[in-house]
Amino acid sequence: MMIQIEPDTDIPIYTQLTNQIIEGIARGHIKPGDSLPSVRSFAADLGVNMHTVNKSYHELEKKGIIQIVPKSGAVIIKHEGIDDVTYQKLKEDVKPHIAEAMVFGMTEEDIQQLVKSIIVELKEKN
Amino acid sequence: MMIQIEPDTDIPIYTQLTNQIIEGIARGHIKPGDSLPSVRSFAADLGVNMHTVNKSYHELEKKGIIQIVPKSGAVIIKHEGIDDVTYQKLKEDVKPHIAEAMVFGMTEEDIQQLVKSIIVELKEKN
DNA sequence: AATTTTGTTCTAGTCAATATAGAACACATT
DNA sequence: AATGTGTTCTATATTGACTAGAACAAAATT
Repeated sequence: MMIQIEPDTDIPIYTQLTNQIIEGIARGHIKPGDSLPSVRSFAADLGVNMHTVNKSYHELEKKGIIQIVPKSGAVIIKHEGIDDVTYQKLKEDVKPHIAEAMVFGMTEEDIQQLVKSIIVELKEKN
Repeated sequence: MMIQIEPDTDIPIYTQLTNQIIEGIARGHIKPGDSLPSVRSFAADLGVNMHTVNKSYHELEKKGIIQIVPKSGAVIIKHEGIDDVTYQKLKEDVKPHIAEAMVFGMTEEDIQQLVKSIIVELKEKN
């Protein structure tokens, strides 16, 4: 797990961590069934507070991406398909960015290619 | 301009306002050259503070979407194409959501169609 | 069996962000 | 002249973010 935390961003540390763990799963670096490091060891590695990592784990659990087993660890959940609630939330999150792209004159094809480039980037093996 | 502010969300009011103005432009309800209401009158309409609207306007100006002319008003800028900096920032903003979609088992086609449905929704005339 | 590690929970503190409020200013518009 | 405009300033209350230390019970390890 190569995690890069940038302390001087307006993005909270726990959000950065959450996003990079999600990316790690999407990239295939972490697979369903795998366990995340303990909050203490991970916090020590990253040079952040234990509670910050804990908050990230609970955010991932709330999203339904990991399952926290008390006194044991955080395990990546395997997903067959996306449920409707998650889908709608995802849609609401993406919508503002699509709208902004359209304001800047991007066409449907432009936006679709932007999305494709992101997917390709995430599918790359590194 | 039909603006719906939800005070009991974790999304800041000024962000809600910013996003809905952007959506309004994407939908064609507001066009380049049009002026936004004054911060005072808009604040009164929405039932929020003047400074909150002011913050939203400055966020839109920072994004390069409007131009604030002191003592005059806020005018929607016309965009021919998107510049590289904005494009990259947009890409970084969208990436986490795409990654999350992939974690939930959505395929490239699934994601492409999600994007298409958002675009269609924004292009609808209402 | 004893020790270590685990996630959890609690209090505590600092700093920044959010939102509201009121006032005053200089400049345009009416 | 009066009004409306964006700007700027101080002020306050609330919440979020982050760090810190301590303690607990249960699991894993030795």
